[in-house]
Amino acid sequence: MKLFIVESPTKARTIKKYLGKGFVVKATMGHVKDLPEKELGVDPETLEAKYVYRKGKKKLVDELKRLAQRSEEVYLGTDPDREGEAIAYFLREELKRKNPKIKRATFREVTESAIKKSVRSAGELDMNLVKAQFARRILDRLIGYLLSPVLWDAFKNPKLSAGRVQSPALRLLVERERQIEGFKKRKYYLVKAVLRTPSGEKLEAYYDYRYENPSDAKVVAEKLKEAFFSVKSVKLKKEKVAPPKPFITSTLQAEADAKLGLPPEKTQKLAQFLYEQGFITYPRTDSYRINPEAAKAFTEFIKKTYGEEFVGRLRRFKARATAQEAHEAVRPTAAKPSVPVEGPASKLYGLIFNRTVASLMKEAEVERQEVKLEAVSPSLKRPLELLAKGARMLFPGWMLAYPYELKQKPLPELEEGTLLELEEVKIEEREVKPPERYTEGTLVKTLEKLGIGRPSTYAQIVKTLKERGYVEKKGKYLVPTELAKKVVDYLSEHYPLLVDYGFTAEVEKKLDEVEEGRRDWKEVVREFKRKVMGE
DNA sequence: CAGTGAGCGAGCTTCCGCTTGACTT
Repeated sequence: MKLFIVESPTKARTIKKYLGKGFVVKATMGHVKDLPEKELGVDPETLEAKYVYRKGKKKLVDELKRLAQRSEEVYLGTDPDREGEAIAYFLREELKRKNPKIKRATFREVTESAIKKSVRSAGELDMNLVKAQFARRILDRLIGYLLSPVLWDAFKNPKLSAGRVQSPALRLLVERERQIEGFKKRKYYLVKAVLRTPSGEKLEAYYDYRYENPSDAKVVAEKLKEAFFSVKSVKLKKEKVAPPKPFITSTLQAEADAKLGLPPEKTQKLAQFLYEQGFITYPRTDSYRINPEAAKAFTEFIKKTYGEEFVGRLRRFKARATAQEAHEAVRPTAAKPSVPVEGPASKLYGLIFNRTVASLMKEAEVERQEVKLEAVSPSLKRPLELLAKGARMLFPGWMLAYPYELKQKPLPELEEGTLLELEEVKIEEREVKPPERYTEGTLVKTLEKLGIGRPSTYAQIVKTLKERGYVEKKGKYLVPTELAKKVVDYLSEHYPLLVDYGFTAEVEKKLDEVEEGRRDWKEVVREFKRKVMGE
């Protein structure tokens, strides 16, 4: 008997099917050891750390020890990323006395061929990855556990917290709120002419200037009322609109929030359910990759449903520098458009299905239309130029599968020199809008762009900010409290690097060097600790 | 003697990232 260990019980079930009788497949359900919760657990000078069993994991590790002892070989098939390598490391340390024949097996897709290959090519642990995880973990602990008490003292409030992820996230919310508070309402006025073409179609054109004063707009409007209008130029431009990328965790959460009104936490719960039922791939991912065999099945679906001319290609995308790419994109496991499930889970599945299909379809083709009109009148020294913009769908491509609204309507067909009949001159009052508050979805997307947080934690970040009394949700919008503003001001003044939006990216860069064996992990931790704490 | 206040000490609070099910509200 051989023992194969993974993180997710769902993966364990699938892999058991692929590997068959000779294997026992077990799941760790994440990390088994971690720094202790109730104490710092790290010597701030030597960086020696104390790792303890996580809640409930002692029993599990004992079980694994028992199984390891009875096994010919042990395969550590945890995720092929920094955290997964660390989990494998702690497992090896626990199990090696029971069975020294321990190998590291890695795969990026849960397919039979990938799993079998991982067994054949299993090898050594990558200690550089493990060291990078130590650095990440310990730096986060030092920052969080040294700075939070500073806030307790400064604010006489023992529930506050600070951290590498939550503090810049909070700063985003506070800065946006202040932009909104400081926003001065400004109105402006547009002069528009409603015209009729010789064939009787309506056309709206506007004078391209924002008047701050309605009386100025009125002067122009009066002149237009007695003007003659003709088409000066017609510019048509063909434009290709690329299909969207398939979903990763951050974009799924953002899109489900915007389109289905599901906050990230709810989306993750539903996605986890769909994953456990075998309907979708792993829901916590930062990779856009799609297994080529699976892509083929979706392509067949596109051919059958929309026709050959709608078939696009499997595109590859460069992931962000911070991405670990341990899994595929979030996609259906089969090219079936629905699933025997009701309610929001089925809606979410539909969104994932359509997005996956769309990502493999042909570009849409849109015609951008720009018509310039000339208004001539005795009261005008020079002719006035009016503008009309429109868009026309030439070929919908992927937009058939994943609805997308063109913001502009098509213009009537026009030729240079055509005379137009004036129907009405309007003055439209418009307002310059203040920036919009973040929703949970847009915050997640922003954090992901900055490389802050990971797929497994995006949904948790807002929850933490709420628990600390930093954020309240009003409708779908996130509103920082007065306390949050004070805390951000305090941190900005005393610990500017902590709330620097580029800080995590800087850390990641150095962690990459640790992963490549070019830098000592303790050096990295000490350097950042010094820089953050301001020593 | 009961009530009050100062002083002291113990215990609690806190990070990010990986994964579910067992537990309580």
